[in-house]
Amino acid sequence: MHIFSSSKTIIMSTESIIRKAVNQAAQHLYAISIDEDTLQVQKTKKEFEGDVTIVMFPLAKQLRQSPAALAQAIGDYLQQNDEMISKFNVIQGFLNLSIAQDYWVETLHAIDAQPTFGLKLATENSPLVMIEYSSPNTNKPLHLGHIRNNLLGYSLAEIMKANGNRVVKTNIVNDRGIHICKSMLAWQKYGNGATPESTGIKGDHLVGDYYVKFDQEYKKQIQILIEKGIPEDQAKKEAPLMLEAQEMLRQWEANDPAIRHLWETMNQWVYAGFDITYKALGVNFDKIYYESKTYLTGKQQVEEGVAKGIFQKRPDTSVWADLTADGLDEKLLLRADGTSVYMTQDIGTAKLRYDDYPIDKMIYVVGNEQNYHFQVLSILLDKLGFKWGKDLVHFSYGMVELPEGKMKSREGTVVDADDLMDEMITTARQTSEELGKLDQCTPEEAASIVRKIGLAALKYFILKVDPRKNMTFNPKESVDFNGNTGPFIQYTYARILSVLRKASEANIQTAGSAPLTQPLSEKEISLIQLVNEFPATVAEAGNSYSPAIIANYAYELAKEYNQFYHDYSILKEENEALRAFRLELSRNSAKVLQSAMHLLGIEMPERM
RNA sequence: GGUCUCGUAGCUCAGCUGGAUAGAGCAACAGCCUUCUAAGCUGUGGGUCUUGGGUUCGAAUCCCAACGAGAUCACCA
Repeated sequence: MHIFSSSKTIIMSTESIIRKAVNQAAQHLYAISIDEDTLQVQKTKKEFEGDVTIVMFPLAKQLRQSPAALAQAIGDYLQQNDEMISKFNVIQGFLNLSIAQDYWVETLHAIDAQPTFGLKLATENSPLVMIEYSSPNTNKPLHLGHIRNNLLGYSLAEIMKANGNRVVKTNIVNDRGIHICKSMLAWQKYGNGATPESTGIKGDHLVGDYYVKFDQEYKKQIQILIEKGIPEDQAKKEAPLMLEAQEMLRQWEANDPAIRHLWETMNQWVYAGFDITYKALGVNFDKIYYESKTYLTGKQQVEEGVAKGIFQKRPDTSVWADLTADGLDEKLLLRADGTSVYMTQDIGTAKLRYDDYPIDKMIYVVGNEQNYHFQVLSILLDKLGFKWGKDLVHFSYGMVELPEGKMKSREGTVVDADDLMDEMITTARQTSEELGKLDQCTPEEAASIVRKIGLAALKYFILKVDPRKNMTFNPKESVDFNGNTGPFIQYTYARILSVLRKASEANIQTAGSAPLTQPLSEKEISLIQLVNEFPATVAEAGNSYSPAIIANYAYELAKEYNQFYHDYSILKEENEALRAFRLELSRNSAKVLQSAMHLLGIEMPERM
């Protein structure tokens, strides 16, 4: 139909087209124009006939007419004057409009013509968004909490890209401090020269083992001191291991060659381990910063702040920021001995990043236990003159809890990232074998499929919940491949590809076929509608920083497709035009499913 | 105690810029494979949306209060 065939109209969302039409009707009938807020356009609920619903109550108020009468009048007008509206019905104050089938078919053609449908590509002039995520400590391996962080950060980066931003993914590695010295000291004392090579243990796990060892031995020493009658607080400070660790930190700061060498060696082990974990998870970074290289810059920034009168130096030479005017407390920035704190380092990192990139927006993916920290950081960066400081985004996500409660590394209730991924993949393999899905595959194909499925189950499980909320992860029950899960969506995709493969093998044409002569089913129309909602969904996910919106959309789409697939045959349809239409619909459903899952960092297998 | 989150089915979660009879999945039960992949589809049961007020034509959604859960208020990172 010509009225929607111009590319401009097609790109316009259905909602805005309807808005325009209703506004025109109102102008014609009542000589008024309706503002955005008054005109409520929404998807018609499943149990009513129609595609789009206009809520008449607000309008009725403004025009002092009954909602039903208004709806009837506007409905009549649209049906007569707008080719797009084929039917309407009025129920109470709701005007339900049915949109002509041709509009949906044209919409599908337009979608089909866009390989990157729903994704806004960035240009050289697009805003530059930097996303910091992961941010590990180099004294222990990554765990379930890090997995949520990494998945959210990576997905968020993809979503920002899809909304037309240039994105730099960055990682700030916390590679210095007393906690690192603890691992180093324990390794020195109890390690007997063990290396990842000599033990066959992954580097980050090896170092983590010595961090645990430190804690065990330290506790023993405290116990001994307490038995000697020393109060617990004092015992914690005076235990020989703690004193040695502190001495080691001093030597590190004084650039002691032997300590520095040990530090570098052990950090390299950890990085090699992290690399494996990151690769397995499918996340990566464009630029990595190390706190050992940023904290000195932070000190400089703070000193400059003192010189400018932004910060205050106290008689004991410690430096403070007075935030009482902002409704917060005073915040320490440098200790009296001149050493830096967490905040100092973040300021230094910010400075280095600003030097490296012309950042327009900075997003920190960090857990919600640090809300206060980022509130303060935002104010401090603003005071120091960083233009994005005031508007920095703290993407604050909730904790991952186990059914027994919080994870505690000291109590051994931490779910290790590597172990968890392995388990998911193993389970995926078992399930696939039980279902006989791998019978036709080479071992390499099987390994690839099983890896994609296992990771999808994990990633989707974590990403489908609202990032802000705390979530519960049950290691046993969360490994599910049915229902609202990643593998369900993958399966739908693999199914579609299978149909498309068969179509192509049979040389079935999907292009240039005759126009449809019969009415489409509700299922087919609603599937087009859902596919058509993808761009709006991507935009919404970008605005609200929420991968969960994408995940839930993908699930809805997969479910809708499966219903269609179940009710209608595609390849066996004898009407050529209808068959071509269904293939086109299938192809675009697959395309959008793939794009959506890509935004979540989930790979799709071509068969499973 | 101050500040900030959160409270929806037995469990895990959607819905929240106010709209029609509050939705999924899991678990339970009952159906559907000689037909394009049954990791699928269909159906049944399951709810005082924590409680009490307020705003309104209309509240799970907005406001206030109470109760409950969590986070934070470090010269730890």
